[in-house]
Amino acid sequence: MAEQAETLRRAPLSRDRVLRAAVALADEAGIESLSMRKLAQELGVVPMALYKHVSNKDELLDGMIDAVVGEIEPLVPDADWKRALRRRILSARQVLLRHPWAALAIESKLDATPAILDYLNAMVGALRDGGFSTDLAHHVMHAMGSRMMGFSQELFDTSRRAGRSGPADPAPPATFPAEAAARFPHLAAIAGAASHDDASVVGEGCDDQFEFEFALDLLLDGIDRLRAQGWSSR
Amino acid sequence: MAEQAETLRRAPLSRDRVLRAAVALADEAGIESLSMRKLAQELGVVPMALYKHVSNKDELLDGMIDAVVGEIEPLVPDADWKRALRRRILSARQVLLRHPWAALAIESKLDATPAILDYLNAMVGALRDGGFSTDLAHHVMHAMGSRMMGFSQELFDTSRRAGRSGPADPAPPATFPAEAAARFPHLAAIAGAASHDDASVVGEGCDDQFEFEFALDLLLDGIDRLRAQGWSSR
DNA sequence: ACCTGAACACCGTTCAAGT
DNA sequence: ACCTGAACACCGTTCAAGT
Repeated sequence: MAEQAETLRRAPLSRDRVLRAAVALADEAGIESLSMRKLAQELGVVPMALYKHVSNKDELLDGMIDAVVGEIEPLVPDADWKRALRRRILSARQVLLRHPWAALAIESKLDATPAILDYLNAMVGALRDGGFSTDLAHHVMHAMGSRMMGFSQELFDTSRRAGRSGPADPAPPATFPAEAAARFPHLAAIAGAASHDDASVVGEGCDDQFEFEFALDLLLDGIDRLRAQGWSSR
Repeated sequence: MAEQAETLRRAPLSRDRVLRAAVALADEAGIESLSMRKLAQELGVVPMALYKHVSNKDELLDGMIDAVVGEIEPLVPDADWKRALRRRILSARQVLLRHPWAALAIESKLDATPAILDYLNAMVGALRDGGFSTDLAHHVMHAMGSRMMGFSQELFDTSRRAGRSGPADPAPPATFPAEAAARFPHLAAIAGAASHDDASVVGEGCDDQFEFEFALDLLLDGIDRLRAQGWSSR
Protein backbone atom coordinates (compact mmCIF):
# COMPACT_ATOMS: atom_id res chain seq x y z
CA MET A 1 0.00 0.00 0.00
CA ALA A 2 2.91 2.34 0.74
CA GLU A 3 4.63 1.54 -2.52
CA GLN A 4 1.29 1.73 -4.29
CA ALA A 5 0.93 5.32 -3.09
CA GLU A 6 4.46 5.90 -4.33
CA THR A 7 3.66 4.68 -7.81
CA LEU A 8 0.50 6.73 -7.88
CA ARG A 9 2.43 9.82 -6.94
CA ARG A 10 4.92 9.38 -9.75
CA ALA A 11 2.47 8.71 -12.56
CA PRO A 12 0.90 11.76 -14.17
CA LEU A 13 -2.54 12.66 -12.87
CA SER A 14 -5.51 11.39 -14.85
CA ARG A 15 -9.22 11.03 -14.26
CA ASP A 16 -8.81 7.30 -13.85
CA ARG A 17 -6.03 7.70 -11.30
CA VAL A 18 -8.10 10.24 -9.37
CA LEU A 19 -11.11 7.93 -9.31
CA ARG A 20 -9.14 4.88 -8.28
CA ALA A 21 -7.42 6.76 -5.48
CA ALA A 22 -10.78 8.10 -4.31
CA VAL A 23 -12.33 4.62 -4.23
CA ALA A 24 -9.32 3.28 -2.34
CA LEU A 25 -9.49 6.12 0.16
CA ALA A 26 -13.23 5.63 0.73
CA ASP A 27 -12.72 1.89 1.14
CA GLU A 28 -10.00 2.35 3.71
CA ALA A 29 -10.98 5.44 5.64
CA GLY A 30 -14.72 5.59 5.08
CA ILE A 31 -16.67 7.85 2.80
CA GLU A 32 -17.13 10.48 5.50
CA SER A 33 -13.42 11.17 5.54
CA LEU A 34 -13.06 11.48 1.80
CA SER A 35 -12.37 15.11 1.07
CA MET A 36 -10.95 16.81 -1.97
CA ARG A 37 -8.08 18.03 0.15
CA LYS A 38 -7.23 14.61 1.59
CA LEU A 39 -7.55 12.98 -1.79
CA ALA A 40 -5.15 15.53 -3.28
CA GLN A 41 -2.71 14.91 -0.46
CA GLU A 42 -2.94 11.16 -1.05
CA LEU A 43 -2.03 11.78 -4.67
CA GLY A 44 0.80 14.13 -3.76
CA VAL A 45 -0.90 16.97 -5.53
CA VAL A 46 -2.32 20.38 -4.73
CA PRO A 47 -6.13 20.33 -4.14
CA MET A 48 -6.91 22.47 -7.17
CA ALA A 49 -5.17 20.00 -9.48
CA LEU A 50 -8.08 17.59 -9.01
CA TYR A 51 -10.46 20.00 -10.67
CA LYS A 52 -8.76 19.39 -13.97
CA HIS A 53 -10.09 15.84 -14.00
CA VAL A 54 -13.28 16.18 -12.03
CA SER A 55 -15.59 19.17 -12.10
CA ASN A 56 -16.54 18.99 -8.43
CA LYS A 57 -16.97 16.59 -5.54
CA ASP A 58 -20.37 15.42 -6.70
CA GLU A 59 -19.04 14.50 -10.08
CA LEU A 60 -16.15 12.74 -8.36
CA LEU A 61 -18.70 10.62 -6.52
CA ASP A 62 -20.48 9.83 -9.78
CA GLY A 63 -17.22 8.59 -11.19
CA MET A 64 -16.51 6.50 -8.13
CA ILE A 65 -19.96 4.91 -8.35
CA ASP A 66 -19.50 4.09 -12.01
CA ALA A 67 -16.13 2.55 -11.27
CA VAL A 68 -17.68 0.33 -8.62
CA VAL A 69 -20.69 -0.64 -10.71
CA GLY A 70 -18.26 -1.53 -13.46
CA GLU A 71 -16.84 -4.22 -11.20
CA ILE A 72 -20.11 -6.14 -11.29
CA GLU A 73 -19.88 -9.25 -13.43
CA PRO A 74 -21.66 -8.78 -16.74
CA LEU A 75 -24.92 -10.60 -17.17
CA VAL A 76 -24.07 -13.87 -18.85
CA PRO A 77 -26.68 -15.06 -21.34
CA ASP A 78 -28.45 -18.06 -19.93
CA ALA A 79 -31.52 -19.99 -21.03
CA ASP A 80 -32.52 -19.95 -17.37
CA TRP A 81 -33.40 -16.34 -16.59
CA LYS A 82 -33.61 -17.03 -12.88
CA ARG A 83 -30.08 -18.36 -12.72
CA ALA A 84 -28.76 -15.44 -14.77
CA LEU A 85 -30.40 -12.84 -12.54
CA ARG A 86 -29.48 -14.62 -9.36
CA ARG A 87 -25.86 -14.81 -10.39
CA ARG A 88 -25.61 -11.18 -11.34
CA ILE A 89 -27.33 -9.92 -8.20
CA LEU A 90 -25.02 -12.00 -6.05
CA SER A 91 -22.08 -10.55 -7.95
CA ALA A 92 -23.41 -7.06 -7.26
CA ARG A 93 -23.64 -7.93 -3.59
CA GLN A 94 -19.99 -9.01 -3.52
CA VAL A 95 -18.94 -5.76 -5.13
CA LEU A 96 -20.95 -3.69 -2.68
CA LEU A 97 -19.41 -5.61 0.19
CA ARG A 98 -15.96 -4.70 -1.11
CA HIS A 99 -16.95 -1.03 -1.14
CA PRO A 100 -19.13 -0.56 1.93
CA TRP A 101 -19.74 3.14 1.20
CA ALA A 102 -21.10 2.50 -2.29
CA ALA A 103 -24.65 1.31 -1.56
CA LEU A 104 -25.49 4.43 0.44
CA ALA A 105 -23.73 6.67 -2.06
CA ILE A 106 -25.81 5.20 -4.86
CA GLU A 107 -29.03 5.51 -2.90
CA SER A 108 -28.39 9.13 -2.12
CA LYS A 109 -27.87 10.10 -5.75
CA LEU A 110 -30.84 11.77 -7.36
CA ASP A 111 -30.03 10.70 -10.89
CA ALA A 112 -28.79 7.28 -11.86
CA THR A 113 -25.37 7.21 -13.47
CA PRO A 114 -24.90 5.67 -16.93
CA ALA A 115 -23.29 2.55 -15.47
CA ILE A 116 -26.31 1.98 -13.26
CA LEU A 117 -28.69 2.45 -16.14
CA ASP A 118 -26.66 -0.12 -18.07
CA TYR A 119 -26.92 -2.53 -15.20
CA LEU A 120 -30.67 -2.11 -14.88
CA ASN A 121 -31.26 -2.16 -18.61
CA ALA A 122 -29.47 -5.50 -18.94
CA MET A 123 -31.53 -6.83 -16.05
CA VAL A 124 -34.81 -5.92 -17.70
CA GLY A 125 -33.52 -7.44 -20.92
CA ALA A 126 -32.91 -10.75 -19.16
CA LEU A 127 -36.44 -10.69 -17.79
CA ARG A 128 -37.93 -10.00 -21.21
CA ASP A 129 -35.86 -12.80 -22.70
CA GLY A 130 -37.15 -15.05 -19.94
CA GLY A 131 -40.72 -14.47 -20.99
CA PHE A 132 -41.76 -11.58 -18.77
CA SER A 133 -44.18 -9.03 -20.16
CA THR A 134 -42.95 -5.45 -20.03
CA ASP A 135 -45.66 -4.82 -17.49
CA LEU A 136 -44.55 -7.56 -15.13
CA ALA A 137 -40.89 -6.74 -15.73
CA HIS A 138 -41.63 -3.17 -14.71
CA HIS A 139 -43.18 -4.14 -11.39
CA VAL A 140 -40.47 -6.68 -10.75
CA MET A 141 -37.79 -4.04 -11.14
CA HIS A 142 -39.56 -1.92 -8.57
CA ALA A 143 -39.93 -4.87 -6.23
CA MET A 144 -36.23 -5.66 -6.51
CA GLY A 145 -35.29 -2.16 -5.47
CA SER A 146 -37.68 -1.89 -2.57
CA ARG A 147 -36.86 -2.13 1.03
CA MET A 148 -39.94 -2.86 3.08
CA MET A 149 -38.56 -1.05 6.07
CA GLY A 150 -36.33 1.95 5.88
CA PHE A 151 -34.07 0.14 8.24
CA SER A 152 -30.78 -1.48 7.57
CA GLN A 153 -30.76 -5.18 8.03
CA GLU A 154 -27.39 -5.10 9.70
CA LEU A 155 -28.72 -3.93 13.03
CA PHE A 156 -26.22 -5.66 15.22
CA ASP A 157 -23.58 -5.96 12.63
CA THR A 158 -20.03 -4.87 13.25
CA SER A 159 -18.74 -5.15 9.72
CA ARG A 160 -19.51 -1.60 8.65
CA ARG A 161 -17.97 -0.04 11.72
CA ALA A 162 -14.26 -0.22 11.04
CA GLY A 163 -14.55 1.10 7.51
CA ARG A 164 -12.87 -1.90 5.98
CA SER A 165 -15.26 -4.82 6.32
CA GLY A 166 -12.64 -7.44 5.73
CA PRO A 167 -13.20 -10.97 6.99
CA ALA A 168 -10.89 -10.21 9.88
CA ASP A 169 -12.20 -11.46 13.21
CA PRO A 170 -13.67 -14.98 13.22
CA ALA A 171 -17.36 -14.72 14.11
CA PRO A 172 -17.73 -11.63 16.31
CA PRO A 173 -19.91 -12.63 19.29
CA ALA A 174 -22.76 -10.31 18.20
CA THR A 175 -23.40 -9.51 21.83
CA PHE A 176 -27.00 -8.64 22.40
CA PRO A 177 -26.80 -6.46 25.54
CA ALA A 178 -28.70 -7.91 28.48
CA GLU A 179 -30.78 -4.77 29.11
CA ALA A 180 -31.70 -4.64 25.43
CA ALA A 181 -32.74 -8.28 25.56
CA ALA A 182 -35.13 -7.47 28.39
CA ARG A 183 -36.58 -4.50 26.57
CA PHE A 184 -36.81 -6.12 23.14
CA PRO A 185 -37.53 -9.77 23.93
CA HIS A 186 -38.65 -10.71 20.45
CA LEU A 187 -35.49 -9.37 18.91
CA ALA A 188 -33.44 -11.22 21.49
CA ALA A 189 -35.32 -14.39 20.64
CA ILE A 190 -34.61 -14.25 16.93
CA ALA A 191 -31.01 -13.25 17.59
CA GLY A 192 -30.70 -16.39 19.72
CA ALA A 193 -32.42 -18.53 17.14
CA ALA A 194 -29.97 -17.49 14.46
CA SER A 195 -27.79 -20.55 14.31
CA HIS A 196 -27.51 -21.66 10.71
CA ASP A 197 -23.74 -21.71 10.76
CA ASP A 198 -22.80 -24.12 13.48
CA ALA A 199 -24.46 -25.59 16.56
CA SER A 200 -24.24 -22.86 19.23
CA VAL A 201 -27.52 -21.35 20.25
CA VAL A 202 -27.11 -17.85 21.60
CA GLY A 203 -25.32 -14.74 20.37
CA GLU A 204 -24.43 -16.34 17.11
CA GLY A 205 -24.34 -13.48 14.63
CA CYS A 206 -26.11 -13.82 11.33
CA ASP A 207 -24.90 -15.43 8.17
CA ASP A 208 -25.56 -12.43 5.98
CA GLN A 209 -24.96 -14.35 2.80
CA PHE A 210 -27.64 -16.83 3.80
CA GLU A 211 -30.08 -14.06 4.69
CA PHE A 212 -29.49 -12.31 1.41
CA GLU A 213 -30.08 -15.45 -0.60
CA PHE A 214 -33.18 -16.22 1.45
CA ALA A 215 -34.69 -12.86 0.49
CA LEU A 216 -33.50 -13.14 -3.09
CA ASP A 217 -35.02 -16.57 -3.60
CA LEU A 218 -38.23 -15.49 -1.92
CA LEU A 219 -38.54 -12.77 -4.52
CA LEU A 220 -37.37 -14.83 -7.48
CA ASP A 221 -39.77 -17.67 -6.67
CA GLY A 222 -42.60 -15.22 -6.14
CA ILE A 223 -42.11 -13.46 -9.45
CA ASP A 224 -41.65 -16.79 -11.20
CA ARG A 225 -45.08 -17.79 -9.95
CA LEU A 226 -46.59 -14.56 -11.30
CA ARG A 227 -44.87 -15.04 -14.63
CA ALA A 228 -46.13 -18.62 -14.93
CA GLN A 229 -49.65 -17.39 -14.21
CA GLY A 230 -49.42 -14.69 -16.83
CA TRP A 231 -50.01 -12.07 -14.15
CA SER A 232 -50.73 -8.56 -15.38
CA SER A 233 -51.62 -5.33 -13.62
CA ARG A 234 -53.78 -4.24 -16.53
CA MET B 1 -44.55 29.37 8.84
CA ALA B 2 -43.35 32.85 9.71
CA GLU B 3 -45.53 33.08 12.79
CA GLN B 4 -44.58 29.54 13.70
CA ALA B 5 -40.94 30.56 13.72
CA GLU B 6 -41.99 33.50 15.89
CA THR B 7 -43.64 31.28 18.48
CA LEU B 8 -40.68 28.97 18.45
CA ARG B 9 -38.38 31.84 19.09
CA ARG B 10 -40.32 33.02 22.08
CA ALA B 11 -40.69 29.69 23.90
CA PRO B 12 -37.70 28.62 26.00
CA LEU B 13 -35.35 26.22 24.33
CA SER B 14 -35.85 22.54 25.05
CA ARG B 15 -34.68 19.28 23.55
CA ASP B 16 -38.10 18.74 22.07
CA ARG B 17 -38.19 22.15 20.48
CA VAL B 18 -34.70 21.66 19.06
CA LEU B 19 -35.64 18.30 17.58
CA ARG B 20 -38.88 19.53 16.07
CA ALA B 21 -37.19 22.54 14.52
CA ALA B 22 -34.48 20.28 13.11
CA VAL B 23 -37.03 17.92 11.57
CA ALA B 24 -38.93 20.84 10.07
CA LEU B 25 -35.72 22.33 8.67
CA ALA B 26 -34.66 19.01 7.13
CA ASP B 27 -38.14 18.51 5.65
CA GLU B 28 -38.13 21.94 4.05
CA ALA B 29 -34.54 22.56 3.07
CA GLY B 30 -33.17 19.05 2.80
CA ILE B 31 -30.90 17.20 5.18
CA GLU B 32 -27.75 18.42 3.46
CA SER B 33 -28.48 21.99 4.47
CA LEU B 34 -29.21 21.17 8.09
CA SER B 35 -26.34 22.61 10.08
CA MET B 36 -26.02 23.38 13.76
CA ARG B 37 -25.52 27.01 12.85
CA LYS B 38 -28.58 27.26 10.63
CA LEU B 39 -30.70 25.40 13.12
CA ALA B 40 -29.63 27.80 15.85
CA GLN B 41 -30.44 30.74 13.63
CA GLU B 42 -33.88 29.27 12.90
CA LEU B 43 -34.47 29.08 16.63
CA GLY B 44 -33.19 32.60 17.20
CA VAL B 45 -30.42 31.32 19.37
CA VAL B 46 -26.63 31.28 19.43
CA PRO B 47 -25.15 28.04 17.98
CA MET B 48 -23.62 26.96 21.28
CA ALA B 49 -27.01 27.06 22.98
CA LEU B 50 -28.00 23.89 21.12
CA TYR B 51 -25.32 21.90 22.87
CA LYS B 52 -27.26 22.19 26.10
CA HIS B 53 -29.96 19.94 24.68
CA VAL B 54 -28.04 17.81 22.25
CA SER B 55 -24.52 16.57 22.75
CA ASN B 56 -23.48 16.86 19.13
CA LYS B 57 -24.84 16.73 15.61
CA ASP B 58 -24.90 12.95 15.51
CA GLU B 59 -26.99 12.79 18.62
CA LEU B 60 -29.26 15.44 17.12
CA LEU B 61 -29.81 13.13 14.16
CA ASP B 62 -30.61 10.25 16.49
CA GLY B 63 -33.25 12.37 18.14
CA MET B 64 -34.70 13.40 14.80
CA ILE B 65 -34.91 9.78 13.71
CA ASP B 66 -36.66 8.76 16.90
CA ALA B 67 -39.12 11.60 16.48
CA VAL B 68 -39.94 10.43 12.97
CA VAL B 69 -40.18 6.75 13.88
CA GLY B 70 -42.51 7.79 16.68
CA GLU B 71 -44.94 9.03 14.06
CA ILE B 72 -45.49 5.50 12.74
CA GLU B 73 -48.86 4.11 13.74
CA PRO B 74 -48.53 1.56 16.53
CA LEU B 75 -49.07 -2.04 15.56
CA VAL B 76 -52.72 -2.77 16.23
CA PRO B 77 -53.39 -6.28 17.51
CA ASP B 78 -55.12 -8.27 14.84
CA ALA B 79 -55.96 -11.95 14.52
CA ASP B 80 -54.71 -11.64 10.94
CA TRP B 81 -50.96 -11.14 11.21
CA LYS B 82 -50.67 -10.32 7.54
CA ARG B 83 -53.13 -7.47 7.76
CA ALA B 84 -51.45 -6.12 10.90
CA LEU B 85 -47.99 -6.11 9.34
CA ARG B 86 -49.22 -4.75 6.05
CA ARG B 87 -50.96 -1.87 7.77
CA ARG B 88 -47.99 -0.92 9.87
CA ILE B 89 -45.52 -1.07 7.03
CA LEU B 90 -47.76 1.12 4.89
CA SER B 91 -47.96 3.56 7.79
CA ALA B 92 -44.17 3.59 8.00
CA ARG B 93 -44.04 4.33 4.30
CA GLN B 94 -46.35 7.31 4.70
CA VAL B 95 -44.17 8.69 7.49
CA LEU B 96 -40.99 8.26 5.46
CA LEU B 97 -42.64 10.06 2.55
CA ARG B 98 -43.40 12.98 4.83
CA HIS B 99 -39.74 13.13 5.84
CA PRO B 100 -37.78 12.32 2.67
CA TRP B 101 -34.41 12.56 4.42
CA ALA B 102 -35.28 10.02 7.09
CA ALA B 103 -34.87 6.73 5.23
CA LEU B 104 -31.30 7.51 4.23
CA ALA B 105 -30.49 8.93 7.64
CA ILE B 106 -31.70 5.72 9.27
CA GLU B 107 -29.77 3.56 6.84
CA SER B 108 -26.57 5.43 7.46
CA LYS B 109 -26.73 5.00 11.21
CA LEU B 110 -24.49 2.27 12.56
CA ASP B 111 -26.58 1.54 15.63
CA ALA B 112 -30.34 1.35 15.69
CA THR B 113 -32.02 3.88 17.92
CA PRO B 114 -34.39 2.71 20.70
CA ALA B 115 -37.45 3.75 18.70
CA ILE B 116 -36.35 1.60 15.80
CA LEU B 117 -35.70 -1.36 18.03
CA ASP B 118 -39.20 -0.90 19.44
CA TYR B 119 -40.63 -0.89 15.95
CA LEU B 120 -38.79 -4.04 14.93
CA ASN B 121 -39.46 -5.80 18.19
CA ALA B 122 -43.22 -5.26 17.82
CA MET B 123 -43.01 -6.53 14.26
CA VAL B 124 -41.34 -9.76 15.32
CA GLY B 125 -43.93 -10.09 18.08
CA ALA B 126 -46.73 -9.93 15.52
CA LEU B 127 -45.04 -12.63 13.46
CA ARG B 128 -44.65 -14.89 16.47
CA ASP B 129 -48.29 -14.35 17.41
CA GLY B 130 -49.20 -15.24 13.84
CA GLY B 131 -47.61 -18.63 14.18
CA PHE B 132 -44.10 -18.00 12.86
CA SER B 133 -41.23 -19.90 14.42
CA THR B 134 -38.43 -17.73 15.77
CA ASP B 135 -36.28 -19.17 13.03
CA LEU B 136 -38.61 -18.18 10.21
CA ALA B 137 -39.37 -14.85 11.88
CA HIS B 138 -35.66 -14.15 11.93
CA HIS B 139 -35.19 -14.73 8.23
CA VAL B 140 -38.33 -12.81 7.42
CA MET B 141 -37.05 -9.77 9.26
CA HIS B 142 -33.89 -9.90 7.19
CA ALA B 143 -35.86 -10.30 3.99
CA MET B 144 -38.02 -7.30 4.85
CA GLY B 145 -34.98 -5.10 5.28
CA SER B 146 -33.17 -6.23 2.15
CA ARG B 147 -32.89 -4.39 -1.06
CA MET B 148 -31.93 -6.70 -3.87
CA MET B 149 -30.11 -3.97 -5.70
CA GLY B 150 -28.26 -1.16 -4.03
CA PHE B 151 -30.19 1.14 -6.27
CA SER B 152 -33.01 3.44 -5.44
CA GLN B 153 -36.26 2.52 -7.02
CA GLU B 154 -37.07 6.09 -7.81
CA LEU B 155 -34.74 6.29 -10.77
CA PHE B 156 -36.73 8.75 -12.78
CA ASP B 157 -38.58 10.23 -9.90
CA THR B 158 -38.75 13.95 -9.30
CA SER B 159 -40.26 13.85 -5.83
CA ARG B 160 -37.03 13.84 -3.87
CA ARG B 161 -35.53 16.69 -5.81
CA ALA B 162 -37.23 19.75 -4.40
CA GLY B 163 -36.79 18.71 -0.78
CA ARG B 164 -40.49 18.84 0.03
CA SER B 165 -42.14 15.94 -1.75
CA GLY B 166 -45.64 17.31 -1.48
CA PRO B 167 -48.31 16.14 -3.92
CA ALA B 168 -47.86 19.38 -5.80
CA ASP B 169 -47.73 18.93 -9.56
CA PRO B 170 -50.32 16.56 -11.03
CA ALA B 171 -48.48 13.65 -12.67
CA PRO B 172 -45.08 14.98 -13.75
CA PRO B 173 -44.48 13.77 -17.30
CA ALA B 174 -41.55 11.53 -16.25
CA THR B 175 -39.79 12.41 -19.45
CA PHE B 176 -37.51 9.64 -20.54
CA PRO B 177 -34.91 11.48 -22.66
CA ALA B 178 -34.80 10.28 -26.25
CA GLU B 179 -31.07 9.54 -26.30
CA ALA B 180 -31.46 7.55 -23.09
CA ALA B 181 -34.31 5.59 -24.63
CA ALA B 182 -32.04 4.61 -27.50
CA ARG B 183 -29.25 3.56 -25.21
CA PHE B 184 -31.41 1.77 -22.64
CA PRO B 185 -34.24 0.35 -24.70
CA HIS B 186 -35.47 -2.09 -22.09
CA LEU B 187 -35.78 0.65 -19.52
CA ALA B 188 -37.62 2.81 -22.00
CA ALA B 189 -39.98 -0.07 -22.69
CA ILE B 190 -40.97 -0.61 -19.09
CA ALA B 191 -41.24 3.12 -18.53
CA GLY B 192 -43.70 3.22 -21.41
CA ALA B 193 -45.58 0.20 -20.15
CA ALA B 194 -46.14 1.81 -16.80
CA SER B 195 -49.76 2.76 -17.16
CA HIS B 196 -51.68 1.41 -14.20
CA ASP B 197 -53.21 4.74 -13.35
CA ASP B 198 -55.08 5.77 -16.47
CA ALA B 199 -54.99 4.87 -20.14
CA SER B 200 -52.08 6.80 -21.61
CA VAL B 201 -49.22 4.67 -22.80
CA VAL B 202 -45.95 6.54 -22.85
CA GLY B 203 -44.11 8.65 -20.30
CA GLU B 204 -46.62 7.92 -17.61
CA GLY B 205 -44.61 8.06 -14.39
CA CYS B 206 -45.00 5.32 -11.85
CA ASP B 207 -47.63 4.91 -9.22
CA ASP B 208 -45.18 4.47 -6.38
CA GLN B 209 -47.86 3.39 -3.96
CA PHE B 210 -48.88 0.60 -6.31
CA GLU B 211 -45.28 -0.51 -6.76
CA PHE B 212 -44.67 -0.55 -3.06
CA GLU B 213 -47.75 -2.65 -2.39
CA PHE B 214 -46.81 -4.98 -5.22
CA ALA B 215 -43.46 -5.69 -3.58
CA LEU B 216 -44.98 -5.86 -0.13
CA ASP B 217 -47.61 -8.39 -1.13
CA LEU B 218 -45.07 -10.42 -3.04
CA LEU B 219 -43.10 -10.76 0.15
CA LEU B 220 -46.07 -11.28 2.44
CA ASP B 221 -47.53 -13.98 0.22
CA GLY B 222 -44.16 -15.64 -0.10
CA ILE B 223 -43.52 -15.78 3.62
CA ASP B 224 -47.10 -16.92 4.23
CA ARG B 225 -46.42 -19.88 1.99
CA LEU B 226 -43.28 -20.74 3.93
CA ARG B 227 -45.12 -20.44 7.23
CA ALA B 228 -47.94 -22.69 6.03
CA GLN B 229 -45.35 -25.28 4.95
CA GLY B 230 -43.63 -25.16 8.30
CA TRP B 231 -40.41 -24.04 6.58
CA SER B 232 -37.27 -24.08 8.67
CA SER B 233 -33.64 -23.39 7.91
CA ARG B 234 -32.50 -26.01 10.39
C1' DA C 1 -22.56 28.33 37.73
C1' DC C 2 -24.09 29.39 33.47
C1' DC C 3 -23.79 31.48 28.91
C1' DT C 4 -21.44 32.82 24.73
C1' DG C 5 -18.18 34.99 21.65
C1' DA C 6 -13.91 34.07 19.60
C1' DA C 7 -11.08 30.69 17.95
C1' DC C 8 -9.57 26.23 15.88
C1' DA C 9 -9.33 22.89 12.55
C1' DC C 10 -11.44 21.69 9.02
C1' DC C 11 -14.51 21.89 4.38
C1' DG C 12 -15.54 22.82 -1.22
C1' DT C 13 -14.68 26.07 -4.47
C1' DT C 14 -13.61 30.84 -6.56
C1' DC C 15 -10.43 33.83 -8.26
C1' DA C 16 -6.62 36.44 -9.14
C1' DA C 17 -1.89 36.43 -9.28
C1' DG C 18 1.98 34.13 -10.87
C1' DT C 19 4.53 31.38 -14.59
C1' DA D 1 -2.41 29.13 -21.63
C1' DC D 2 -1.84 26.70 -17.67
C1' DC D 3 -1.06 26.11 -12.76
C1' DT D 4 -1.67 27.28 -7.96
C1' DG D 5 -1.64 29.84 -3.69
C1' DA D 6 -4.52 32.74 -1.13
C1' DA D 7 -9.00 33.78 -0.06
C1' DC D 8 -14.01 33.17 0.73
C1' DA D 9 -17.87 31.33 2.77
C1' DC D 10 -18.96 27.92 5.14
C1' DC D 11 -18.70 23.71 8.75
C1' DG D 12 -18.75 21.23 13.99
C1' DT D 13 -16.89 21.89 18.23
C1' DT D 14 -13.48 23.56 21.92
C1' DC D 15 -12.36 26.74 25.15
C1' DA D 16 -11.64 30.66 27.66
C1' DA D 17 -13.46 34.87 28.83
C1' DG D 18 -17.29 37.16 30.38
C1' DT D 19 -21.55 37.49 33.47
